[in-house]
Amino acid sequence: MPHPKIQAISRKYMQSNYHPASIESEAQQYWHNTGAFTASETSDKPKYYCLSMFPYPSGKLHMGHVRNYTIGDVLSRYHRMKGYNVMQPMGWDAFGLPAENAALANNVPPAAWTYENINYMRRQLQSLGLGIDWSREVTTCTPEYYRWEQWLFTRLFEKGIIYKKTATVNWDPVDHTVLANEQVIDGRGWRSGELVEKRDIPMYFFRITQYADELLQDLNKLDGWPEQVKTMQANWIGKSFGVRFAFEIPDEVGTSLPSPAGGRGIEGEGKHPQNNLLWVYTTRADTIMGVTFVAVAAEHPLATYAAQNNPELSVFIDECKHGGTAEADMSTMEKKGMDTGLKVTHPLTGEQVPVWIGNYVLMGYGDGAVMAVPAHDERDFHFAQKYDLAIKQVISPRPQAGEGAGVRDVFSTNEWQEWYATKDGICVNSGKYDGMNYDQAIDAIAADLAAKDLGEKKVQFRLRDWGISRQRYWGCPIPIIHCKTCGDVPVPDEQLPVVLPEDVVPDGAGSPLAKMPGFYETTCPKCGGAARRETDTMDTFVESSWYYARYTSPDCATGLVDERANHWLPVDQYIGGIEHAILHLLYARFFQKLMRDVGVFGEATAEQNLDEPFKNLITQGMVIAPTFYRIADNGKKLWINPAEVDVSTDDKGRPTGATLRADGLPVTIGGTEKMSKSKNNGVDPQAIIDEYGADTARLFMMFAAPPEQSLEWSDAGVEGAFRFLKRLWKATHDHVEQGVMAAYTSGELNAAEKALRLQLHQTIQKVDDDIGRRRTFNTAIAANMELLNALGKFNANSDTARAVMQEALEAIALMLTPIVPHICQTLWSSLRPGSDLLDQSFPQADQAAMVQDEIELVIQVNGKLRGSIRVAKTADKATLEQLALAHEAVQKQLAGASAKKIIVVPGRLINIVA
RNA sequence: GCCCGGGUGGUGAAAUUGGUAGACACAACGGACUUAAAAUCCGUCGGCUUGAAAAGGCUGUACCGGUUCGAUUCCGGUCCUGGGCACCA
Repeated sequence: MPHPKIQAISRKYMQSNYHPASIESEAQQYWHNTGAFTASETSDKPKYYCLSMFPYPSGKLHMGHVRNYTIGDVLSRYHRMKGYNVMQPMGWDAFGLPAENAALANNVPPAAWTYENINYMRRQLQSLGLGIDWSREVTTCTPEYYRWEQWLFTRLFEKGIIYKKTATVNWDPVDHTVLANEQVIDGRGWRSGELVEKRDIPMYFFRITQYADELLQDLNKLDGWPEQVKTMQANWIGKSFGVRFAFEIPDEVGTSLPSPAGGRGIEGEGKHPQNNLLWVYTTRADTIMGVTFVAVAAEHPLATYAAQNNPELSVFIDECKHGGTAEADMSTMEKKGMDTGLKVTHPLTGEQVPVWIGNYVLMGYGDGAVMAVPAHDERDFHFAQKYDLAIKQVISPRPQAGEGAGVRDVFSTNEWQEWYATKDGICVNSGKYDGMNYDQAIDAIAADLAAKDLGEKKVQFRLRDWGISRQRYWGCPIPIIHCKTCGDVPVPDEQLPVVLPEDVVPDGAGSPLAKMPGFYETTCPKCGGAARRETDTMDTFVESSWYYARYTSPDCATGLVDERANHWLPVDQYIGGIEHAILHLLYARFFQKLMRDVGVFGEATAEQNLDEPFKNLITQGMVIAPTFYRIADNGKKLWINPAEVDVSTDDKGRPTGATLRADGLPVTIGGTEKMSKSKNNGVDPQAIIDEYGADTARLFMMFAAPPEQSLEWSDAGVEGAFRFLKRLWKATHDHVEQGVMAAYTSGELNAAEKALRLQLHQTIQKVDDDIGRRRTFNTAIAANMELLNALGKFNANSDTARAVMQEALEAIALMLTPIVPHICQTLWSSLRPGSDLLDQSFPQADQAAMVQDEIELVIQVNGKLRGSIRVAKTADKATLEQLALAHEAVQKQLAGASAKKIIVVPGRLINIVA
């Protein structure tokens, strides 16, 4: 009796036509029944943890998901065939804003909406035929998951990694709610349409800046990450070397300030009362002698002080509070300012410098105040021009040859734009610093400031601490209890998890939890007195910062993870959209270090390297599609889905117009953009799977572009992918119908057979390299197409030829298994009855088949192609030069003259320089 | 505005370390098969140009310039376009 596994899928005869629906459900059923993709920790094979970014359960899969998970599945199945013990999990990033929006629109609890979406999308994922270990499924909105997030929170709170401070949020004055940046449109609330205000509220923060240096340094360990992502992260962290220094505030002002102006001052005992100092940070201390004013944020204590008796200033400060908090808005808005009338003392010159309020200065960054040097900073320059402030040149270009030293007056010409912001100049008009270059000036100035106890060199990061409090319902509750006597008390382990009630329908006005006494009324774990539970939830980025670790121990009830984490971590391959290059990936790297330092992984071995979570990273491009629209009566664009449109083309295939199928009337063709709800240009993957099958969807996605590029959707391209699978099916069917045989291993071959085996084994080598090293699945598929085209021209008219044919068809079935696993499962069991594809290795190229005696070399004259010659592979340089010179085309080009130089590139070309 | 990418035929793309530009597909066009259509198979396919044909020539990888025997690839600049910018995920 054959093995039951094999019996289930073996067919004596192949059907003559390709019917994806039946073979795909059969293959999926088989993988499910045999537990083919359940990962175990006891295998003696090397582990390969392949992770795709988990989806937000928005309702149904979109093409970006299909692309992401197909890439992951190709790599998983390929590594399985290469002898690895593969683990590929899947889960749900289930907390988030869209569930609350759906609740507002449909009056359904976010929990019910989310779980329904998960159930639907899980079935969709399964229909794609992904080799996922579903026993490890993780859903972040379940108490079993977020319990450990709360547990980690309390540990970090006790360590001081989490702390509380105020932060600025977008406040909708009509809906009385905090808005996400996404909900602020042109400075107004998306629902109320009212001007948004900045409001300061208390929030919990992760002290990620404490890890800034390690996060920066460890980028060097990430050899398997794209350079561009590492560069983006390094710039985001933004380590800078500068000088922090202070201007002196007049005593009568300083003593009336509510708090020290600009934060903590310099550590230790100083000569100056901190309230009398206005601190700023600069990377251009070499221009300090050119400071002509100081700009402070609207919320700065000096601004508040100055506004007390100045109504005009109060109005301006209020105005500064309008608008969103997004950095892009801040840096593109019109720079405005107003004089406070106050003056502070320059620490080196003793000059009185005016203090202005600038709407572009943010209280939350650095000290909430900046020095301004209009002569050497573009923003300051425009600001000074606008408000007629002094501009003082203190850097001059290096003297050119033949020019004397000294000030070159470039401000009377347009030349200043060329150089004024560079660091490559000489100090002028700077008293004792005249003649110094950038480094010398910084050293001297920092030393002088330090001597006066008014400044010092300081390393600063652009990276800011991560605020995680959200005034929302559908998120993980922050495990803190506020007690009037004990303060902020973390929820003790035995009271975890703090469960989020799931039957709530938010109404869009503030946090529902804050209106539920049953949730927030509690007692203090320390003193037992009445206390109030925190009603804010955590940023959903927190859940996605550690889920990769939970997959290793999804059912662990005694800790965040157990010893299985040490088996699987780090993730060998991570795959996800380029849009996550900074935030998500930085937070996950941060969490890996936090978990390590809290001791979550116990004793990890050194070679495991648990400092970084993701060894290799692929950032996939977006899926884009054409857009179509009509202008409605109110002037708004009405977007029409591509599926409802017919496009006409000219005789070259260029689109000439489009009509809506429903009414036959024209629609406007828009740009090709990322598939999105707002542009209504999404194509439903389900429709493609239903019509052509999962293999066609997978093949098209992998063929149309390499993973990192954006991918343009094309219905015709999908047809093409389907046609290829039909051709492959027919070729295999035609062969199998004549009877299967043992694949060729040895024996005499004729020229055609030799040529086919040469191409076959070159293809194997290329496909292996394309999938395994280059991750260019498109060229791997193209090579298989070429091979199949060659098989079509190959005459299998002898037993030897049929054995070579068998060898080639088997190899194609194996090479394409990672990409189109369902059809390959059937092809394989037809080619090798009784054998299971799941047990097969990736084919290996036969070096003997690739030996060539003769090769073709290109002949160039002055770098231009003029012909080619076939030569013995062993031909030496002198022979090659002679052959090339004798070539007819070369003789013609030289026209009797002799060659000046001959360049021979072995195995490639001969270039004759005339 | 700042940081990081991208730009190659009618279209998606390929060219892996500076060495034959356009592999493989899609579309289009021509042909075979068919009563016909679909499907399938075969052929042509960057632009300009010489030639009856066979076969050639020039030009061409967003734009301008540079390095090199040779540049889609390296360098400098410009334009256009995509991603991110800390509360979308």
